[in-house]
Amino acid sequence: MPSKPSGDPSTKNEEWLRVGRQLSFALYGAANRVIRLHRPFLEPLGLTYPQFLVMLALYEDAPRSVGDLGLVLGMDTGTLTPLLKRLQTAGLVTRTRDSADERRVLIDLTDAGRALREEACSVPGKIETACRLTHAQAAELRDTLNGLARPRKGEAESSSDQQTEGEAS
Amino acid sequence: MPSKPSGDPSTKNEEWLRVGRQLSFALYGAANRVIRLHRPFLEPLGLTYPQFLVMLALYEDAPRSVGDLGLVLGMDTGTLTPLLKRLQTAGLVTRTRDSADERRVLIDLTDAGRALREEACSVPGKIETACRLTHAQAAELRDTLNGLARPRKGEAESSSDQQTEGEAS
DNA sequence: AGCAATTATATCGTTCACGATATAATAAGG
DNA sequence: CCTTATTATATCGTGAACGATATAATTGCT
Repeated sequence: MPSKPSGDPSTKNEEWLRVGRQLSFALYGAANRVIRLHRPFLEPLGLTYPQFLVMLALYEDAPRSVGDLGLVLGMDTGTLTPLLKRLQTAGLVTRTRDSADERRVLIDLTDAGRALREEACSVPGKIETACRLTHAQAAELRDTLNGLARPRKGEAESSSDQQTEGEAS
Repeated sequence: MPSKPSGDPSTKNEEWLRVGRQLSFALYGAANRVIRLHRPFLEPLGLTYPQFLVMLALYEDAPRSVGDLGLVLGMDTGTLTPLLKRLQTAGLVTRTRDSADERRVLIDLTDAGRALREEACSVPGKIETACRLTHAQAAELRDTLNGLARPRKGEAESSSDQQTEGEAS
């Protein structure tokens, strides 16, 4: 690995400091582009990308609590609560208090939400095609990304022990 | 590659439809986590991650136009103009019309902006450490991501021919 | 039983991603 | 020279990421 200057970009080997050479920036850009790829497919469904993720999570298992959705999708309640309210306003989900524990809000699908299932579930295939990676390449990249920037063991985990945010192979 | 159902998630092999199995979601999650990793380092500098990217781009080459920054960073003017105004308000950059072509706004660094250079440029090294990848792994992943979800040849390119948004090895 | 600690969600404020649209300046063509 | 086309940036509105903070409900301990 090229020698890395300690905070002095004017020395040799500062190439790695260029914006375009950074993994973080590559991630940032790729994420924006991939989300953008979804728009033409999601717009007819009246969904944004994060809303689409919520719907997919509910198609897997509904009802589920706000907290559970947060764990599965890696979103905090500041993001989720307004998002779920918009989905509720759109008539795609219901939000009700769990009678077993009234701190929890349960999110379930409506008939209109279920009606989107087939079309919503056809989107990932279209995106994979648009990404122009082989399935093996996509799977490998996905697994690398899912492991990236995770808290260390012993640090507070953001994922429960069920198959959650970013599944390994 | 496993057979892919055409829009029917209830068939076999729907595993790939789970949110956690999707490359898009892995990208989305990884990008958010990596940006979050930057915060402790950027907050003392009074910068957000997109602002940090702009500063890095200016350390490479300043002054540059809003459009040029947009190309280099993959941001559109709806994102850049308010961001640059905030950096100007913070006293880190100047925004002036190019006398050669008054449609263009030139962005340059102030003394205060230049004063952040060393500290700002030390951040990527810290992030790479926090990502716990070897340099080779990071470089390979970066190059894969930089190539992801790009327009095809012949489609409108979002990058100019200079080394721009997402550099290859 | 009562109180403190913990948990779950909600709200607030700020930043930004982006499509649509508007304005201003320059380039091109007749 | 004048008009049209193109380019560069700005504004607007909406959705969302997230840290800080608040409220309500449950759990645990004495």
